[in-house]
Amino acid sequence: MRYSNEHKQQTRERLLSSSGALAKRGGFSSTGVAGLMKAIGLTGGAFYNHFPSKDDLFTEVVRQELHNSPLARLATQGASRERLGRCLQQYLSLAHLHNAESGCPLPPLGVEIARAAAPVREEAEHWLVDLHQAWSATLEDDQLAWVLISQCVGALMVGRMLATEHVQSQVLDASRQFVEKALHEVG
Amino acid sequence: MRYSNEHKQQTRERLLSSSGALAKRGGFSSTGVAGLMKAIGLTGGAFYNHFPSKDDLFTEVVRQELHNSPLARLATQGASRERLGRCLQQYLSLAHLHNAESGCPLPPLGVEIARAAAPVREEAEHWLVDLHQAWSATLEDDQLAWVLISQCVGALMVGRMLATEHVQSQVLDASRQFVEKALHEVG
DNA sequence: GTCTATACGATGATAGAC
DNA sequence: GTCTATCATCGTATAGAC
Repeated sequence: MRYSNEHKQQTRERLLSSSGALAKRGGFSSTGVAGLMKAIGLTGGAFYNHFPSKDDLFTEVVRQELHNSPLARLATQGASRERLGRCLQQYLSLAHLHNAESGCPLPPLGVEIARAAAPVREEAEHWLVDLHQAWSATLEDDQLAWVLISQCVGALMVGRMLATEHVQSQVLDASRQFVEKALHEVG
Repeated sequence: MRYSNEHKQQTRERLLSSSGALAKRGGFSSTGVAGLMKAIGLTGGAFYNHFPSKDDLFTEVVRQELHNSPLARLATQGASRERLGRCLQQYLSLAHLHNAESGCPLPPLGVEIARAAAPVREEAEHWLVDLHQAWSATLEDDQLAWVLISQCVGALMVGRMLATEHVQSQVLDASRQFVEKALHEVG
């Protein structure tokens, strides 16, 4: 074979990573297969050597984005309350708001996940339940864990809909202070 | 003229309302002009008698959806804390989660608003700032108002990404109880 | 494995008949 | 104002050369 299996695997990984970033920035359905391939220096025709369809790519993109999410890393390690707090302060930052392509997949891909077929939503649910379980253990509060997850996703969504950085900062500041207060109150 | 100006205005309003629902259900960019027109019993060619482009329709859809939002009605009338509470309990219901086409435009259209041109985001910002101001007045707490807005949008987004109603209920219940508690604590 | 070429449908938008 | 017909472009996906 002119190309090693290792090369194919690397191409697949580059495609997944690049497509995740492009999807988070401009939307998955809005980005054509040709554009996704061009972003890693290939042409559209080569795509189908790696995925049977664009929908399959979306499934894998969601899987990989969730797996690589900074929030998920908090879940696997039993994180301390302080570690969780530092992570959420970063999450609720202007830097994160302005860089969707390298940030959490939930706000930019959430709607497309919501409208996707059952397997994608099952993947998302499993990941969210794991995350919730980990945060619940840290916070010793089942409900607060869901509230914080919703708060983070919502604040980023609302912030990104706004036109001026001034108001974006208001939203993020309010969320950040609320999260910090909530983390110190319980337990 | 074979058609009255009143008829044209009615057609425009039907198109706006119908397109809003379709966009909230399946996404605006995913729904073609032909589909939007067919939903009100017309063909695609007639669209451009009402809007110069599909992008212009999106701008007007966002405007109308925000204007007609139940949340907005709370803003205009200086609402009591009890009224705000009842509204948010409805907002955070399974009925709302399962009926995006008749619900709040922020969760289903938020990402497309975030990626839209400045005029659309300015419209959204203006509306959100008004909403925030009204809730701040009711709650006597600027930051809590942003926290509650983010909480509602985030909980619905997260809930809609989930696969099973069981977990969806968990998320909504947690948010609902948090909101109720927050409304009674302050002031 | 990647390329070019291509099939085929859907898209946003326009032109002209009614 | 709405229709049908049409254009140009883009979408996903496939076929065959290299």
